[in-house]
Amino acid sequence: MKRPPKAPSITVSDVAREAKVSKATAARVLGGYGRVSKTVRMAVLEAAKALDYRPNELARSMTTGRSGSIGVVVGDIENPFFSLAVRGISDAARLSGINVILANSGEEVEAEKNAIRVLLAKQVDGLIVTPAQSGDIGHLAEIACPLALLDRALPELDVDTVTVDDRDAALRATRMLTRAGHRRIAYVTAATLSGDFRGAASKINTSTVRERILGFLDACREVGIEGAERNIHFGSGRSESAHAVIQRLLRSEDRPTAILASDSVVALDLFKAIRQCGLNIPRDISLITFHDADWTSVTTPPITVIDQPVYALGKSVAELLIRRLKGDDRPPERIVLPTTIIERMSVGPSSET
Amino acid sequence: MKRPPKAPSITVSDVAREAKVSKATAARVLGGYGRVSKTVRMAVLEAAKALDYRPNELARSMTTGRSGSIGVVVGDIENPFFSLAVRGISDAARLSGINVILANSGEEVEAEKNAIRVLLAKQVDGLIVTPAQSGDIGHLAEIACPLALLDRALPELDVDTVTVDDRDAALRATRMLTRAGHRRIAYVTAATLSGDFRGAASKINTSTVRERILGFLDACREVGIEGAERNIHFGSGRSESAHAVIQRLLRSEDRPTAILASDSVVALDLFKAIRQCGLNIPRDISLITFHDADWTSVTTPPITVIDQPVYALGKSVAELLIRRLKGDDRPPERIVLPTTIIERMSVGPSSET
DNA sequence: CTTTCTTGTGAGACCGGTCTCAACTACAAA
DNA sequence: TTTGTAGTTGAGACCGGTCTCACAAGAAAG
Repeated sequence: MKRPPKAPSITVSDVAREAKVSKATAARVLGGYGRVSKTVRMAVLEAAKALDYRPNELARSMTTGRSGSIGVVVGDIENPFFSLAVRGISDAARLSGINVILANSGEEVEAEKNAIRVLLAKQVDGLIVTPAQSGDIGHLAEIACPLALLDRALPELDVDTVTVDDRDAALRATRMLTRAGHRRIAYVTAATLSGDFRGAASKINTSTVRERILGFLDACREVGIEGAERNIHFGSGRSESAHAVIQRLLRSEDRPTAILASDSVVALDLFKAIRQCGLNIPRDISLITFHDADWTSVTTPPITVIDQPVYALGKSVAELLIRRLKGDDRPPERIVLPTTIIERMSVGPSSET
Repeated sequence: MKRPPKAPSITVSDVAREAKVSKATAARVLGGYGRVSKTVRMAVLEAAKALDYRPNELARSMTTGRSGSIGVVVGDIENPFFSLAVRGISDAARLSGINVILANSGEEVEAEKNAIRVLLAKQVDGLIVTPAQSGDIGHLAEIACPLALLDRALPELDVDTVTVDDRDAALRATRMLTRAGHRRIAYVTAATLSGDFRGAASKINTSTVRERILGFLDACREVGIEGAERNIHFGSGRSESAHAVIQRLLRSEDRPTAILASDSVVALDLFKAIRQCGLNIPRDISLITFHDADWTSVTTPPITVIDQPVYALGKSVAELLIRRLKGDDRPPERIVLPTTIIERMSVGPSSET
């Protein structure tokens, strides 16, 4: 099949000629706008069918200004958290006849900027973004079309946002650990930090990360744990260095007796590493993770998780964004969805000597 | 509908005016084609920067005919198999500066048809599809743009296709089970059948499903198992009925002593169901599944899997398709990637009385 | 029997790019 | 001086739709 020999697609003009009406009239029927008499409508429809006319959505978008699609930029589609959220988004979008252009940022700001530029050039009507980093949000602030944030809020950015009660979730989960007697508790996240941490949680702009850390620290403080800040470990994403970080953590002198993981991918890495080190959950170490990934219920022991309404998260942002596309002028909403903790078997009493 | 706060975007004409050159010249610089003198180029570029010009990709596609994006239709993004394959596709696409519009078919032909229609209307340059069903392929055959098939071949459709050695993989996996002494072996797949099965494997058009069944039957035949066809169970996808099917299978009088699962989602369902029934893997029942999903290595016991090169699968189709977009005229290729079996602990001797 | 309104239709501009073609400028070769 | 030729530039058509506007014909109103 030679692509070069242009596939001369059928246009409104062709249909118009076939139906012996003007281009304008044919367009009215085909585009479903304006008024047309029944007889003419039938004629045009028939001609269209005979010619196998297919509208060119691009040309349509060209004049109307709206493309009928929204762009979604997530960190990593492979992460079950995101694929589920994306399904929520697509389902909501499909209901409104809108389609979704997906882009991966790999959690890198540069890739994110680029993805946004491309999507904008493609004239998406709106954008749903899971900001990779917090410091660098200029590119988000200057976006001209409706924007909605998924899972991660940005205080400086007053746009529709759907997140979960991260602080509270982290608080409750950590409490569950302190109540079991744990004092050396680590929080392990894939997020990376632009600058230095030094316990200045307020400096972290990405809400999800900040709120969870605050919740974690709250719980630690409640029971008088000193310097809990030092037990927060960043950068445990998909990389070799991350693996090393985890190994070091587990083999260290004062290895934690309990770990709270920021997502199921990190948790799986931890789970494997813990085994590799010959440690036992929950005897030697307790584990709780964010996101009720499917594997967490089939391990031995099954993992206690913070269950986030991920599908709803996606569905909600999409609905918010679409409502705005339809002309809703309400001030931006910030929806915070509740989480529940599913207790399984991965939390035990502290093994501390 | 108020779109009013019109965002009067900057066009080539605006830039041209600002730079005091003709629209054509400005377009040449901005579009990167034709010849322009250094001085004029600089002037235009400067004007563009000053005005913050952003090209309208839609308008560009309009005239060039190519949109710079490809459409991908998969069964279910949530299935880790697909999300990984999609990442392979996006990575390959990004390298060529092409972007990906993703659509979910939910494994339903109607949704698939619809998705294809929409993508085509959006003028995608090419299409990658994982055909949901086998019988109904008219809509695929009449696609005018380059098409490539992922994971599932269609014999009647002579287009670029990348699959794995399904028959061989199923054969080897089943053999592993027969060698362990199993005779009552079930093959459980999420695929649904249009008509009746009755053992006429040749009637199944979807290559993946057919080849696997053939391999399965081959292995059964080798050791003289009669009527193995009756142990093939379709329709175990995401649904309540699927759950029922599995339960019935496990509780039946002559429940199988070994199961081969067609994908990790089915396998996870099976794993849970097996536990629920109080059965033990591998003592009471052995399990092998296609796809080395991440959870399969952390269960107790870890699951023996057929490891498919999923990422490569996605990357390869994308490369094939992109090559064709660039004008390659070679006859369609059918690439078959090899699989390996990762032996873990889920296969034991037959528990048959 | 006009006057006004309604309805259906066609002509043609327009969206924001690309691209063809002709014209103009130098400068070199004849 | 004339003719080529290559390099630059501008004018305007074009892609395939939408949409504004003018106009004709019949219906309703005066």
